[in-house]
Amino acid sequence: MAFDPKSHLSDLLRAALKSVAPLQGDIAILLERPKQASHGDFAANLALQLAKLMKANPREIAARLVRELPLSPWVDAVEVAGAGFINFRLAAAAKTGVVKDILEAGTDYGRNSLGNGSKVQVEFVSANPTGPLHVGHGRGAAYGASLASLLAFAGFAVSREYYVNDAGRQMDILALSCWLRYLALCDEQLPFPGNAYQGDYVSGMAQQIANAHGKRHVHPAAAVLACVRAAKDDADAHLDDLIKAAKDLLGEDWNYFHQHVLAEQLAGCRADLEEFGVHFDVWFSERSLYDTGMVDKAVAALEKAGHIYLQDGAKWFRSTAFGDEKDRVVQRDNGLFTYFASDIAYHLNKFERGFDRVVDVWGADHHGYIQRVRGALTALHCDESRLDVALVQFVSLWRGTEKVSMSTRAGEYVTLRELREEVGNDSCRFFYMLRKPEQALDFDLELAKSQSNDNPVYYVQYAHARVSSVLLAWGGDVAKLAGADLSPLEGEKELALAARLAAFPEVIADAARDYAPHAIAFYLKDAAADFHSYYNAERILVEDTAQRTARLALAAALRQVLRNGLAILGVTAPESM
RNA sequence: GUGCCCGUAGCUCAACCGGAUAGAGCACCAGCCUUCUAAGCUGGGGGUUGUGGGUUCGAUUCCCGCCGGGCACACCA
Repeated sequence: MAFDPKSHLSDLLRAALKSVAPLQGDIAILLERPKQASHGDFAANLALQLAKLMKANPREIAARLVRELPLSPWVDAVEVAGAGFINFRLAAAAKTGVVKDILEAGTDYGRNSLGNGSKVQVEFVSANPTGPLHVGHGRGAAYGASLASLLAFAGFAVSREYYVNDAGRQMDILALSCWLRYLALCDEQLPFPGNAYQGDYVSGMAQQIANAHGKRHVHPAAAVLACVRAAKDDADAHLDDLIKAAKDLLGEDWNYFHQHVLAEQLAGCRADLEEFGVHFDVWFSERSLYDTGMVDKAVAALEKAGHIYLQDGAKWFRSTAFGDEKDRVVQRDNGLFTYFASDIAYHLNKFERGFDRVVDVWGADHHGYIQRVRGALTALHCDESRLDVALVQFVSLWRGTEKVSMSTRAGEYVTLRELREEVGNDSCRFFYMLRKPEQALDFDLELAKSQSNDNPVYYVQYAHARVSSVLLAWGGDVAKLAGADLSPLEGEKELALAARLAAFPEVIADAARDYAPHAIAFYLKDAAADFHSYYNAERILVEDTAQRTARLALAAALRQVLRNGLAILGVTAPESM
C-alpha cells in the first residue's frame, strides 16, 4: 500500500504525545472516521482519554497536542472540537491515493493478515439428513459460508466442515418411515405413526424402491405389529418397537433402506447447498466416529480422568464440575451412547486435527449445549477457549401478515430449494446477511417474492452494473487506469466515495474479528449509495481527458470493492441488469 | 422457575468493542430522464434508544432491578 492516512495520523499523534505526556507513551491511539462530514476525515479522542489519567482539562490537552503536532503535507487542517476531539482534514491527495491501491491490488484489496495463516475450522449447517433443508438451515448456510470466506480473506487458513448425523435414532426413524410408506404402496396397510417423518419426500423414496424392487421387502401388517406397544400408550416406545420389528423382519434389507434414505437425503442436501453457492471441504460422518472407536476412546479417556460415574445403569459425565447446571449421560442403560458422547469424540477429534481455532455455527436452540461441550473439552485437557460457538437465531416465515407454521416432523415447511427458486440465490444470500446472527429473522415470502426494490441486493448490484456499463461505453483498457493521475478528483462526492473505499479494509478486519459478515452487506449498501449519488451529480465520461481518466479510475475502484465484498457474501456481481 | 438472545422513527434494521446533533431503507409529501442504465438521484417531516436506577467528563453501548417477546432446560438429535 502506497500511503495509509490513518497510520500516518497515528504517527503524528504519537510524536505529539511524546512531548505533551511522555509518561503516557503506551496509550492506544484511536482514530475514527466521524459520521458527520463537518467533523473532518478523522477524529482522535486521545485528549479525552488522557484527561482522566492526567487529571486535566481535555480541551486544553487537545490544544497542546495540536501545537506539538509535526507538520505534514497530507494534512490540510487540524482543529479541537467538542469535548476535546482532535479533528483532521486531509489533503485531497491523501484521500484519493487509495484508488491506485485498489486497482493495483484487484481482488486482493481489503485482504489482511489478521489470521496470520493460522488454521481455523468452521463447521456449519450440519443438519440431520432426514429431509430437505429448510429456510432455517439456509440462514446457517449463508452465515457460515460468508463467515468462512471472510475469515479466509482475513488471512486464516479456513476449513469448511459439515457434520453428518448418520448414526442416530433419527436415521432409524427415517428408514422406518420410508419402509412403512413402501408397505402402504404395496397395499399392506398399517397406521403411520404421528411422530415418524411425514413429508412427501418419504413416499417419493418409497416409490423408487417399490419401482426397483417390487414387493421384495413386503411383510404382512400383522407380523409387523405383533410385538409392538400401542402408540396411544407411549408414542416413542411404539416407534422403537416398530424399528425393532423392521430390523428383525428385513434382516440385511434393513441396511439397504437405511443406506438408501441416507444417501438420498445427503445427496439432496449437497445439491441444495452447492446450488446455493455453499461449499464444504470436509463432510464428516458421525458414524465414522463409532466405526473407528473414537467414541469409546473419548469416553474411556473421561473415565480414566475420573470424570465419569455410574448411576441407574447409565454412565454420567460430571459436567457440573465444569460449570454445567447438571451432569449428563454419555452412555445409556441400554448400552447405547448418547449424541453427546459422539459430540465429545467429534470435538476431541477437531482439536486433534490441529486447528488453532474451531468455530461451531449452531442454531440458537443449542445454546444450552455449549457449557457441557466446553466442559468435556476441558476435562480432556483441551483448551476450550479455542472453541467459538456462533449462535444463529431462528427464522420465522411470513406470508404477508400471516405466520407460516413449520414443523420438520410433520413435513410442513418451506424448503431452501423452494425459497431459492422463488426469490433467487443472490437475494437469498444477501437477505440473510441483512441481520446480525443473534437477531431473530422474519422472512416475508411475499416481500421476497415480489422482487420489489425493498431488497437492497439489486441496489448494490445495480451500482456494479452501472460502472461496468460506463467502462464499456468508454472502451479503454481498465488495467491501465491504475496509473491514472488522480489529482482531478476534488469534488465533495468524489472524495467521500474515495474515503468510503479506503474504509473497506477496516470493515473487513472488524467483521472478521466479530464474526459479523453482515457488516459487509451494510457497508456495500453505503458504498453503492455514495456512488449512485455521485453518478447522478456528475458525468464520468467528460471531454477533459485527465478528468475523465481520474473519474473512470475512481469508478473502477468502486467496482472492485463491490466485487470483493459481494464475493465474500456469495453474491454475483453482474455486468448488466 | 433458571439460563441465553432481543426490545432503537409508523414498519424492517444500523450505529466503528464508552464519544460529538442516534443513522439508512420502506412507507408518506415535493421535485429530477431528447445527455454514461430512473432497479437511480435531490429535498422534507418524523426519536424521552421498553422502563427505573447506578458507574462515567460522556451510556443505545457497561452493571443491577422491573416490563414485554423468542429460544432452551431428556438416558432426542
